[in-house]
Amino acid sequence: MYENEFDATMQLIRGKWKIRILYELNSDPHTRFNALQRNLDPVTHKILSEQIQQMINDGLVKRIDFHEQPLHIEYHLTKRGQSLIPVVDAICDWGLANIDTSKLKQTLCN
Amino acid sequence: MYENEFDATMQLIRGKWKIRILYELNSDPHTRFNALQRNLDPVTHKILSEQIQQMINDGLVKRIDFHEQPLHIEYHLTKRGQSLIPVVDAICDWGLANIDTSKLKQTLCN
DNA sequence: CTGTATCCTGATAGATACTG
DNA sequence: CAGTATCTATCAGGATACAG
Repeated sequence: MYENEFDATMQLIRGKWKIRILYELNSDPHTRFNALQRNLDPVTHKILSEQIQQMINDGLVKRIDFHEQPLHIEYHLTKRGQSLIPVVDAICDWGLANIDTSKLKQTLCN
Repeated sequence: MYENEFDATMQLIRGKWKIRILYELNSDPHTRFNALQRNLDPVTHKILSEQIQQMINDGLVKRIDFHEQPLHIEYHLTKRGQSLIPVVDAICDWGLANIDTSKLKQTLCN
């Protein structure tokens, strides 16, 4: 049960790394855990794991196990996850258009 | 200094009530503190005050003092605040389109 | 009507180490 | 390579009371 449509959406993307996870998984539909952690840089193993798990529970991300040794697991967006990309883009675009680029350590999208 | 454009935008709207404040101030450009608190319902006086203050510091909201007794203060969006409305709408639209409406206590936008 | 100070709690994130 | 457990730090949010 959600208070309203704002909170319902925000609960899914409020996590510190979730927007970026959506962006990464959208850019590369065959992302593995290590690659994701490398791209998100200062995120810790445990936190990334938690955020992914929540996104799986929320139906935004799917986990694919290739049953190989060494372990080979990929993550990709579900339809529902993909549907959030316009929101991700809106957030990205606003940042690029309205934040002084000299105040940005990195520019990631577009 | 921001990590990147995602974080830069999210820092401004991550607060629990900020999206709704943006929405309310956009709907009514002459909003007073009490009215805002009433519309956001379970928000406490102190928290609303904090969130508004942050939004003023971030250049999203402007405070207008009418120098009347009893106090008469109105808040409205700055240009910068208005520019965030497309982001607010994207979040609102996604929620309406993707959350089972029976799980929403209220529907606020559109 | 509007704003601030104190105190408290839970959620969130991070450091680190251990497992298959 | 992927995932979990423990412990700790920090912060955001909220209850309450007081002030101009």
